Amino acid sequence: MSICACLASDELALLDALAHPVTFGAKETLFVQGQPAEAVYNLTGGAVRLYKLLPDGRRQIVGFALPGDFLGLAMRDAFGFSADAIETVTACAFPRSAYSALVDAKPHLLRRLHDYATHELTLAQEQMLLLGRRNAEERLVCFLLTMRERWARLGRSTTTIELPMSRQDIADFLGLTIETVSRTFSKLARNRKILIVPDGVRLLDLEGMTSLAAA
Amino acid sequence: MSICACLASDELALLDALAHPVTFGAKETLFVQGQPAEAVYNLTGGAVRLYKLLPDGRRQIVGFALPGDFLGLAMRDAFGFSADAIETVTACAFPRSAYSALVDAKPHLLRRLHDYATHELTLAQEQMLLLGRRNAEERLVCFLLTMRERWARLGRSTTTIELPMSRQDIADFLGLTIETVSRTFSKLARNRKILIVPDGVRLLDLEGMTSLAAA
DNA sequence: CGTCCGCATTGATCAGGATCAATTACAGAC
DNA sequence: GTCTGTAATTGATCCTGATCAATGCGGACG
Repeated sequence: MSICACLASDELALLDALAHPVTFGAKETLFVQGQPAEAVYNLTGGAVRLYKLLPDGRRQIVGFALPGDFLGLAMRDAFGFSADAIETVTACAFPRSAYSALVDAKPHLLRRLHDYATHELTLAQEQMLLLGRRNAEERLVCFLLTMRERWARLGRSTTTIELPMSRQDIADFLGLTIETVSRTFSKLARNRKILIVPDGVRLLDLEGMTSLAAA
Repeated sequence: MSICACLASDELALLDALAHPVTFGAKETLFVQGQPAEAVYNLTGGAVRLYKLLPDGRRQIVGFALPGDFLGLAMRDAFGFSADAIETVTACAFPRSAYSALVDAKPHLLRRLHDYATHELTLAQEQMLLLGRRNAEERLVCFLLTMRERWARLGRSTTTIELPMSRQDIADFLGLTIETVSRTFSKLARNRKILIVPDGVRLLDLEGMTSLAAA
């Protein structure tokens, strides 16, 4: 789903001219909800959490961005959510105005972007199903299988799943508490579905996990 | 946010040539999840529920479509969710192929569509926050205020909110059970926040509702 | 090497919403 | 008018996941 994959080389050069590489350290903020969006980003390395906050501090993570992901769709003038780096992050930043002009000038880039947006929308609807109707175990299993899928696309291992985010992040993504997430991890490990390893899990029973997720 | 509002009259004529009006009776199916999408729809009358099902029958409604809404974004080849008419529905149907060709030919229509898609994505993320982190009362109040907003855009009353969908539909949208929805309605009515009327509610304390939703 | 600190795990108890069950309201059929 | 079926409300009880609390673990640093 990389945005740039559809461009001819001359257009890529154009894009290159607009882009400037940026780096963020762990826990650094890329942007905050409501802030006018001066730039959009294409992530090249590291992981980012995207989240919304309630006034009383409750947090819902609406997604994790991995290398290749595009940040800045869901905003017209201001960002609809906050984003910060989970680990050291590298990205290409595009000034909003130049980006906007380029999109207007290159319909097939826009088409690509639109396909990306509808893909994101489909994921969001899948997440609504998860948050509204699945129990804790199903949520965690779905999450692990989704991460597996995403890492696989990036050419990473399909058996050992990297989890750069904290338990709290996972909880805030799945609409649970950190304790429930931890207990559910332990339960999956006890049932020989997964093996918990530093910064990730190893999937021991993909079969069983898949049927848990489907149910 | 109507898709067609950006078109010049000659383009509208083109669109008209593609469109054919369709009607669905209450509970009739517009399309089902996974079915290849032969047509996209622009709703002109009535309300539609959009939902995903789990194999065991659990249902999550991912949105309600009202007049002016566009159906068929979140699919490349197949629909990502099912849709059926809540009440008698009228719509313009566009064959998928013709629609696709027109979009390719008219970049500013595509631009419009993309803006619509990002708007939908923003709503979906707001709904994730609701499903993941809000309690039953907050969910219902948010829902009522959102419906108020949407009806207002369509020029309807801002004090008496029409609710064409059933309690079960509301429950499946808010990730609750019908009993909890019913109890929460009763509680809001008891506290003089709303008055329950046939096919809707009257908002008695917009102030109070707004602060409940913000919390 | 020990202390500290943030994160994760585990246990005990609680509560919000689910589930089970009964009743009510109401629209349509006749 | 009564009958019937569906949707909604209300009550009683249960259970999943939240909350409160304690402990464990590992890396950074003096």
